[in-house]
Amino acid sequence: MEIASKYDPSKVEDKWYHYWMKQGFFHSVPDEREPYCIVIPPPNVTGVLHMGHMLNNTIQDILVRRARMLGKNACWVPGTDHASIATEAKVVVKLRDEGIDKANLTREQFLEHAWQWKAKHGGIILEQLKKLGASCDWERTCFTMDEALYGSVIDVFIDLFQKGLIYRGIRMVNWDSKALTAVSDEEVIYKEVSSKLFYVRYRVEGTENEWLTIATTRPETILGDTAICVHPDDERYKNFRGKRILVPLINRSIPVIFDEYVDREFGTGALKVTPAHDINDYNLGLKYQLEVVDTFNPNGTMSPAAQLFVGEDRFVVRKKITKELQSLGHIVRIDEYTNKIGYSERTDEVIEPRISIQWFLKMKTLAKPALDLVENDTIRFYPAKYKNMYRHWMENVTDWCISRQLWWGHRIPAYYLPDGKIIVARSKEEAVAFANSNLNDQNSKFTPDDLKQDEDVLDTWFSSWLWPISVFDGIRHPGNSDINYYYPTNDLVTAPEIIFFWVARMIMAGWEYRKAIPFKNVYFTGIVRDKQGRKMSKSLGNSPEPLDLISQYGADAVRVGMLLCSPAGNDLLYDDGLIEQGRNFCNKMWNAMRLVRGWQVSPGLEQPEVNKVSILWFDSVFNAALQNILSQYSGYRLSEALMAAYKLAWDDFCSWFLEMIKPAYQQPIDKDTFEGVITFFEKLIQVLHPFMPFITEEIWQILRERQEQDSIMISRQPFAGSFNQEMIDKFNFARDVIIAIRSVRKDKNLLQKDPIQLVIRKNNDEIPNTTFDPVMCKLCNISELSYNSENDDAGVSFVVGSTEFFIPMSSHIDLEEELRKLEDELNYTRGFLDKVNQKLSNNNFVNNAPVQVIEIERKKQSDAESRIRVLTEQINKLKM
RNA sequence: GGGAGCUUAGCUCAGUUGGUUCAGAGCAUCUGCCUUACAAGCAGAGGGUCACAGGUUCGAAUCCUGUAGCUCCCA
Repeated sequence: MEIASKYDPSKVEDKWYHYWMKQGFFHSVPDEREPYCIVIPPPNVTGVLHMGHMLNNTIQDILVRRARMLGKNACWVPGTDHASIATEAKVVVKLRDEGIDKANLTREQFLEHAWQWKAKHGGIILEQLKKLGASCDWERTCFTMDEALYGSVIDVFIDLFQKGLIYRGIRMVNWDSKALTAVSDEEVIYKEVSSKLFYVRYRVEGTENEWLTIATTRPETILGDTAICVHPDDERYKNFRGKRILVPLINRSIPVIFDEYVDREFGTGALKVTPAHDINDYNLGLKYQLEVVDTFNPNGTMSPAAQLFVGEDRFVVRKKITKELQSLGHIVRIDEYTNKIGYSERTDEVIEPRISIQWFLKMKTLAKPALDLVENDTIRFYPAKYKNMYRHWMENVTDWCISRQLWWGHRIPAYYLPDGKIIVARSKEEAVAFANSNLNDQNSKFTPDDLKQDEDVLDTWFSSWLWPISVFDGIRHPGNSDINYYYPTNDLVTAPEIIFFWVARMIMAGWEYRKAIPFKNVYFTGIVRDKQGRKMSKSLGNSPEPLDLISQYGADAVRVGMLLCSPAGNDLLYDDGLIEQGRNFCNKMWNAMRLVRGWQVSPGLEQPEVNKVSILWFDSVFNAALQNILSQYSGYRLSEALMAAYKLAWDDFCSWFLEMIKPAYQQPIDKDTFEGVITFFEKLIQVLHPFMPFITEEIWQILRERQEQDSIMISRQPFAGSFNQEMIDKFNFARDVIIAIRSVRKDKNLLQKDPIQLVIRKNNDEIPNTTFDPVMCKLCNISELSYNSENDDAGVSFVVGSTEFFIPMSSHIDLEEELRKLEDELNYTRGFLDKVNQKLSNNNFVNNAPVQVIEIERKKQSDAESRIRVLTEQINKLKM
């Protein structure tokens, strides 16, 4: 069978993915084995795969596949979250395109459309993950609004309410006037923008020409001003005590108040106070019992309370009001000014601080244990630096605003009696029953029509924070076998951006509802950026289409490429070159397989010495590398584990080992060597399998006859045996010699096919080591290797360590150049020896340094001395 | 404004408790090769004042102090 010299992933990937699915290899049920579990960070149901998902899910798949190959019962639970704001926005747009206005729909009608949308588009991202090779247990796919998960959220709300942790409060919230909902502090993104600072003068009440000038970036909020505040120690405003000021345009009379909150350096040192539209002003308002005039409607237009410009957008009004103020002589001056403004993460609308009634969850008591669990390393963060960030947030945590003014999501299970009293219950029926049970007058029983359910839904994170529990239905059925077996899960792989949104809250929920951590390790991935370091985003258009990359290079190549350059927690600067490197590596493995597969085994052939020693060496080098890879894994340094495997495969296995045992062209190979090579190759691709699942399966299936239900993905990872360091050291020396000989061949234009002689001139204090002589002979095409200290023929000599080598040669010799090279080396070695001697003659060093360190210096000294001896002899010989 | 982190080769990054010829890896670059597995390859080579300035030490990329620059988080 002819095998193509270029690996073609398109012929391989779908084939094996279907095979794995058909065999049910991804599915997990509890059994007596040790569990290994990851729950996927549920992607947004509206989402499509982007580069961040690729990285994140590649990492999860590596961890899961490896655990599976270590004999654990591996379970990776996939799913999506309902993403209230994003999904609702999508559905609204879709309806608008169809000529339907959300305002004309009932809640039920709207939700029907939303579910239809979800059914049609909601599973795209999970299908895309399959292309990447993700070995999720698809039979366990969850959605945050599935019955079990929905019920869990409601149960938890009720429970926390009954515990007194959930309350309703009037607060200044971050209002998204496009989505018409409050968003949490974490969903506000502050951006620096250039704006203007307006200096506006207000007339003092009862005067004709006495003014007080304030500075503001938001003149449109002037209509909501209910005080002017100055610093009590500010000399400039001393005589304003007790005076009242008139708000321009509307002539509302407001007091001058004195508070140390004011920054005297900013603007004029006088601050206009608008309690309805600024959190700090709101607090001042509370302190001085100021009137609250809310001049904005929920959609960001001016409300009747503003008196002027009613119904017009606040940013349009900013311009109009400025003009009007100007024409009436209120504008003193306008400065250019840079400030930070909050934008909604979801809609990119400018966030408006707004007074409203919302539901809150008290965080203090929940946060305390969650902080401790990370502080004392019960849960470990990789990289650990995120512990600092976590601590800082947890120690300054504020209550969580959990209500959202939307329809798509978990509707708050709170019911209002006609008198406004609140009953929290699983259903309206329960609420009615509860209301009636508390009645004194049994004749005035409530009917369901008397109760109105809260219109709001819960923040999406209020369902995600239960995810590791609710995917196993562990809230509603805390004793079920799945939750008992899989929880706590092992590893969580996520982005540092959602450490507070999600990670912290899952820890809180886990402790509250299971008295157990939700996961043992958290691996924070970096952000995928473009070459210029910009975050990849749709609006910038700087992100490649992940599925195109997969079809162009293959999933294995993409996985390897992305991982090679992404140490945990570090951002990854995406570059096609990385993916190419991955592809080239796949091709290298492919061709190694082609080479090995092409060999004919000759049963009667005796195993040559060179092969015997090569196999011994590779066995050692493999085990040493495997131990290194293990330790990289245990520190979650996955890219380093991959790099170690990459070098083992490419350098040690392909470049050295295969060349060492490779039979001459069209010659057969002996049976023992062949068996050894196949065994090594198998182990090697098993180590590589978690990183590149498809090609390793293909190669594994080709290397040997396999049974019908065999697969590399359910095979066992090789065991890291002991290794012989001496063997490795000896080879490293031989390798240096080989490299030196290749260098000489290149310098002297000696072709590989022309045999050479090699003479080893013994170094006095070193016993010659002949272990790898056969390897040297084979790889350097040495026809005769001899030990002769007295050789005086013409030729080229070189020194490795403190052993001198000599290649007899009649032509190609440039004496001058040889001398110069040797003298350069001699000078370097002398300088080196000087430094060592200096150290050793320093009494402080000899008395203080540990014995081993001194030993090492002595060894350096004697090595350098013998090397100098050898070099000097050579130079003298050449000069004769 | 408060907090955290970073600065090592052209790029992206390792470098554990201060001590091995410790200054490393991958990529990129340069040179020579289409040598019968692989040009998506092979063989070889060059490249760094470890941000800067002090200090501790027999010894500092590593510990301490300061300076500069960058990044992130929070307000």
